[in-house]
Amino acid sequence: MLGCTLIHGPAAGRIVEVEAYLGLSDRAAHAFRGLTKRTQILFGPPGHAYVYFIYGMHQCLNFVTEPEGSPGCVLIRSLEPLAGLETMRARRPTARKPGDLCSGPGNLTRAMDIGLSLYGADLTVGPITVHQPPQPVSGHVVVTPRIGITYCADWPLRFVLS
DNA sequence: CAATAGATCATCT
DNA sequence: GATGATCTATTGC
Repeated sequence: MLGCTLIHGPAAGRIVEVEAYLGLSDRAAHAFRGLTKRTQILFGPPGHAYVYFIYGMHQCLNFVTEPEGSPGCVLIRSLEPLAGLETMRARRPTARKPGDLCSGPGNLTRAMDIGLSLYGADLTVGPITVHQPPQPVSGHVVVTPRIGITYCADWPLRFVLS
């Protein structure tokens, strides 16, 4: 997962920070409350995008990771911009350096132009796609507690590529 | 530089 | 009607 390349149109980035949400056993996960209109995609087959709107102004991108019936997902928290830097800058006037373009769940969705219209998109087909790195990442993964949530915040489910 | 408040709406109770 | 997997600008040292 970490190190994978995310591509949407002219913009692309390397996934360097993610958080896992375990579904039914994880009180912090949206799927914890069961199947609803918003979480239904989480209960489907893996490899699909789960996009949700939060705080009235931000959207977050997740990948469904668990088999059908098991609502696990991974929140993409941060990317390292690889392509389409100009496009990203145009979308994010407040970012001062490249590292700021895609740092944070809400920021990367704006830089990559990912919105609710991509809810349920198949990541193997597009318009957003994910590609494995040439060689697996190793030795640079840091595990930390999760961020920004109310319950189970101290579960070590945040993974950062250094 | 650290801490805090405000923006703003889809979804759930 | 309340809440939230956030970001930014502003205020206070």
